[in-house]
Amino acid sequence: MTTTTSGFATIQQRDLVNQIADMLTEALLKGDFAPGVHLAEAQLARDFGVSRAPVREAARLLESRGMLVSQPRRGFFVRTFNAAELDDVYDLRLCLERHAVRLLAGKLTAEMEAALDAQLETMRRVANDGTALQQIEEDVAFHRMLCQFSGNQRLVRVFDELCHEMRFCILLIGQLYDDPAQVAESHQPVMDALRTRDANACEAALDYHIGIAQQRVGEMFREREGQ
Amino acid sequence: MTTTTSGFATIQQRDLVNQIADMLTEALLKGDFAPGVHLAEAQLARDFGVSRAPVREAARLLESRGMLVSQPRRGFFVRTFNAAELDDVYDLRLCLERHAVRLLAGKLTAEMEAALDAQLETMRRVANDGTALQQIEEDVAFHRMLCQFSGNQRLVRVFDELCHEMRFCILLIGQLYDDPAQVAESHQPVMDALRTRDANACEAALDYHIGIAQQRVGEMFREREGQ
DNA sequence: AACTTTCAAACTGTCGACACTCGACAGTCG
DNA sequence: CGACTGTCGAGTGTCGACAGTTTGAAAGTT
Repeated sequence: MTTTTSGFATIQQRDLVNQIADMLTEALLKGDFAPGVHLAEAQLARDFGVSRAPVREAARLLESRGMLVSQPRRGFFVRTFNAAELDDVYDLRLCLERHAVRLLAGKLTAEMEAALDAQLETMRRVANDGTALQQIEEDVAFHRMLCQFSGNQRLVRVFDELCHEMRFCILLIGQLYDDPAQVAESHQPVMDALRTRDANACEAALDYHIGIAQQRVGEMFREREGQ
Repeated sequence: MTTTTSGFATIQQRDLVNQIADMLTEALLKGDFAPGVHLAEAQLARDFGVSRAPVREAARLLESRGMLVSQPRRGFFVRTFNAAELDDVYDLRLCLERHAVRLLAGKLTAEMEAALDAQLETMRRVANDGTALQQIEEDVAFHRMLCQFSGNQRLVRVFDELCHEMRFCILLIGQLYDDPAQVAESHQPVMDALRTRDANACEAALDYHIGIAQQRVGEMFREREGQ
């Protein structure tokens, strides 16, 4: 790595791979690469000013996150989604979060409640003065908390993997939240259900909440696919 | 293995990475490496007679499967399990398979039924004249079919990831099936429930089946941990 | 004897190079 | 005119090497 004379950049002597992975992720989410397009290692290496080794590792990382796919001897390609795959992702997400809220309903503490309330507040705030990306991130953060508080760390890991795909897919579509405030508010019923500690009520509220989201994203995707 | 129109098996220039990954996996499952032990890239490369690059990639692959963990600048280590993590894995597995059988209950075809029955038969056969490893593989194959037939491909992928960990963990413990025939038979109630097409009955049968397995593996693990 | 310092071996992260493979394109033969 | 073959460029798979870091033990100090 060419050390820039401005002492700032040297902090990240740490890990080129993660930096590259982050940059690639950002580029993918920004839509710089069309779905299905081939990513040449040497070209990316030149662009980033590094050798192919770290680029290759970063690409494998994104592959494991489902944002790239690879073919032997042909290299990496930007992941393409079809409507069926998107449905699968949402279906699985529902499966996970249902399980999470059922577990959580039986063990919700005051601290967890406060943290979730605070997150809702944050969502309301960025609904007004945040970017679309921020809104999505805070939305995801709320759902991630549900998983986290369920106590099953393995479940959180799968949720994170799924989120990478959802984010990718959502931003691929373009605008999602035409009324961010309404989206933020739609989480309140889930929170209310949690407070009752009734697992069935929680699951029902979540079903409704995620069902709506899936329907909207699905519609937009199918529209886009039809073109 | 795929076949071409001419009937020949496609010679896939099996790249080194997969071969190494397979060998490493086998070694790990055989218990050649103690949990927590450090795997030096150069040493493995010498053992396999290759350079470090493919070893590194294979190790990253196993890391994504949860069999190794890596620390920056320190390399790869054999994954260690504790009882809590094992519980998480089984809990998540239950979550996935419940969802799968619920979906499957509504769409079970004659072909699927036949395939599942055949798999049960295979399990009974290897219960008599198979190795412990075969018994585990056929057991896993039955549960994998449930996921496959649910129609959610993404769910299958997560199930596969979990299986790598379960297999690893189970073989880490040592003997699991002291009565293989009984284990094979314990799948029958799930199959019977499926035939009724009643989602609740399916879920209940599965809960019972997996609950028993989790309890047994958990007990053995805790015993071993206590040492 | 316990504790710190020094130092060398081992190891990882990264690099540039080379061989082999794949796909495209043009040329050849029926 | 169409199908097959040979060639060429682009790109991946793999390798050996170097630099900086970590580790563990020897050496030195109180």
